[in-house]
Amino acid sequence: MTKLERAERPDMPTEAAQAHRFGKARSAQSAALLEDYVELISDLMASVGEARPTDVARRLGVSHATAIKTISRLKREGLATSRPYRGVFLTDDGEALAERVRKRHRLVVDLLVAVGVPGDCAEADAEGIEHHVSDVALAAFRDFLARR
Amino acid sequence: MTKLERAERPDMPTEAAQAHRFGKARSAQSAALLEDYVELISDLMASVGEARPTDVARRLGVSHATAIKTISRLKREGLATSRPYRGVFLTDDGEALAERVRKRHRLVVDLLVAVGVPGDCAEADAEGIEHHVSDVALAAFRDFLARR
DNA sequence: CTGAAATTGTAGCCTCGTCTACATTTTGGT
DNA sequence: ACCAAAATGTAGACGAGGCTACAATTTCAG
Repeated sequence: MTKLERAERPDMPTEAAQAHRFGKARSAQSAALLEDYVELISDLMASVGEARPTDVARRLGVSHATAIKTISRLKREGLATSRPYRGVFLTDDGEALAERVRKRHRLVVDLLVAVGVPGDCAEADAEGIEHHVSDVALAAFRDFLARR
Repeated sequence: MTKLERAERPDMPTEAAQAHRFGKARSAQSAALLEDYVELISDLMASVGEARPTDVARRLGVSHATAIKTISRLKREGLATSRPYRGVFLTDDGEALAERVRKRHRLVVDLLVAVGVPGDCAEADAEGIEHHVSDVALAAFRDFLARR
């Protein structure tokens, strides 16, 4: 059973293809956290004029220590800046990412609603789904929504 | 700015609601890995008659050491069994989970295709998306597909 | 039946994301 | 102006998930 496996079930993807997919899903996941932070910070800036670590933490449902640590990572990756005891600010890169993420989120929610998912459920599911929707799929979503 | 924040932007969810959503997305993520393993093991059993750690590792694109460690977790959680140098087997619980996951995967792919996402892209994106689709959304997908 | 190759298992290390506990700084009410 | 409360920051722990390197077992070709 060394080389003939696939013959028995041609509907199973090749090893390489499957490994690649799982790999992509894994890296999407690692980007997901940063995307969530950036989007939230951007929203807070727009709605209350500032983004404080404590607010971010509360919104995300984590301890403030966790939020501060992740914000450090944001800074390390050039998405945000902050000085001790002052709020957090997004860099241009961070703001651009936030905008992309926000648009994608909207689109995902709209699509879910369009296929019949109740609004609040769509909103909740989108939170997890959005990080795994490729640009190609997003374009398809856009077309689909336009066609209705 | 202690209590009036929401007044300025009523379209932002409440702190509690948002925290809850993020929390759900986080736990979905922690379940995702086990789901992937269980589904893959089940597929391998069906297609080649056995699931060996090395095959699992190659399919997932991780080292065999990583696969073995995660398989231990599967055992710890009552989803699989294995004895040294023998393959991995799913418990009834594991098999049931695999079945649910497989069905959900199909449904997600079908829906993506139905809204116009190209087949291979749908397959790839589904790998990440499926873990975040709630039962309510799944039911909506089913209805939507039936209505065509 | 025997030894090399493949598979399986173990050990140790790293990073990330989370927490609690404690220290420091700012803010605000009196 | 001061002190308590709130916010912020730091330290240390833990589990998950990943890796490489090495050890042990099984398989198989000759």
